[in-house]
Amino acid sequence: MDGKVAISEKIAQSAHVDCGDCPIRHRAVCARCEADELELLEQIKYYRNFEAGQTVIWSGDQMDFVASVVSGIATLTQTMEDGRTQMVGLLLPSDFVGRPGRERASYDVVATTDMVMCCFRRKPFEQMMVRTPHIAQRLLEMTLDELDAAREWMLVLGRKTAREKIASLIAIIARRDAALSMQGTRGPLVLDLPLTREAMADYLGLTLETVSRQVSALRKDGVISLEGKRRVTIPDMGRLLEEAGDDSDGGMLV
Amino acid sequence: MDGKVAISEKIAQSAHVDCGDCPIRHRAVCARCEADELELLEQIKYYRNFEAGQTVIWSGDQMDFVASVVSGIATLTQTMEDGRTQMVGLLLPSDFVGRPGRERASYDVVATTDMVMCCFRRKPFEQMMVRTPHIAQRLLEMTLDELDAAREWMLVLGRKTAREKIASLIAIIARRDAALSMQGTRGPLVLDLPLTREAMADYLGLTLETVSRQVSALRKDGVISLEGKRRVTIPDMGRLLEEAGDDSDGGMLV
DNA sequence: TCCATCGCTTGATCTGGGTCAAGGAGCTTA
DNA sequence: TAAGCTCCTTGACCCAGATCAAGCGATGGA
Repeated sequence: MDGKVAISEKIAQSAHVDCGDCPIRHRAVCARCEADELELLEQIKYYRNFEAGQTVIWSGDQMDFVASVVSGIATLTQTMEDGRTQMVGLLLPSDFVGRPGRERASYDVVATTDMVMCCFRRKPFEQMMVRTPHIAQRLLEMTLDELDAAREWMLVLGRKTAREKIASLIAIIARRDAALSMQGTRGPLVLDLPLTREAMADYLGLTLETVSRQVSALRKDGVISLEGKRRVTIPDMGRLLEEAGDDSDGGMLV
Repeated sequence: MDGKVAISEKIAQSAHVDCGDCPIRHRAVCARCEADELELLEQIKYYRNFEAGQTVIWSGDQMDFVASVVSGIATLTQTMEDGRTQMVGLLLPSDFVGRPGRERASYDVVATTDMVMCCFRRKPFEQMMVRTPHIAQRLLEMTLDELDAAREWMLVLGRKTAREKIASLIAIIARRDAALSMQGTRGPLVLDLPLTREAMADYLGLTLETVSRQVSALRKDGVISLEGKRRVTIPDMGRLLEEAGDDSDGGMLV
């Protein structure tokens, strides 16, 4: 335990951390790398910290690095000229930012919590990708997963009601939390919403007022209960998934 | 010209066609392959034909092949228990269907026109991918492009009005047609909508009535003109993009 | 030649969620 | 202790798009 604290402190200070000790070692783009490949990555990596609220990259900006999220959460958003915005991705620890071969960022990336990123200058990273197929393999796998997630969201955005949208979002966050924290899949789940009502609205294609109303409605109906504004308890996951309009098979927390 | 006709006839008959003569040779998943790699693919490929309206794969079905669209158009859709459906992808010639490493299909795939697909049994294809990085490289590139397209659609679905959605869809089809047919980027564009009103509605998260109304409205306002129900003329692409709510930079037909 | 079907259009009406507005709870700063 | 944030809630009203309904034109089979 002491070791872990020391490492997260080191990371927070942007001190050099050995890849072998990295918390996202087995899920990030480097997951498949062998010891020798890791060593090469080790040489070109560097850490960067961002504070909650800080913009990591503006859409259209020169993008001369790619990165993995080590800790914290960021959002990927698109904005229209008149200010309407739509979130198109939620970046969690181990997620990858940037696209090999692309000069400029296509989306705004904003830190919603304090964050640490493990960065690589783009050119050296691209060169490495050609030589080490393990990186490209893993990146393909991650990109396919993201594409599936994006398609799931297209259904949510295009066809679900406001109530179903909120239930879907809570269910997805619950599923992810359960996958990480490994609390038993039986019994009530407790989780913290990592997003403001406005960010939830941007994710779901709603207004923040509607988000607030539907969260209240789900609470009144006993589907969830709230402790403060962010901590959610789910007494019955099956009920929540029903409200989300998901197939009943979704009970298993992948 | 004679040669070309012969080839498309051969393909339509599911006769064997040399990869070197394939119409999607330079855009499909095999685009980066060298002659020797092509030869290996040649040995495991087989063609399949589908008629307009035919379902290629049902969501949840065993998926023991992957494939490239050679000609024709298919849709990728998700359906909720109560029948609400959302299109999550439009498959055009050279697009790839299926996911290496995945047993079962995640979406319904339906042919909207007569189609020919170039198929590979999944296992041999996966084995080839490990050995020939050119295939994995190209698939990564294609998947990243699809992810970008999906994110673009999330903005359309979440934040655009019905009128903007219709304009966006027409603009995208126009852009793709222009990229293929290489008609001059100046002057009026003419294109055929490859989708019924209902399919457009499923793509855009609307009802078919709203699609019909908004198409009529754009016609009345002179943004487009119609010849029959499917053939669209765009007198001024800039105007259309304005109606789509896109940034003005979109004038260039990528 | 007629009927049925499919894809589409248009009208009338209804409603879910947007918009506008007021205020509350929990902070930081002074 | 107050003043000023940010984030959130709730109410009143409105409108874009859904729903329900009728009908048209083209195609195709009997």
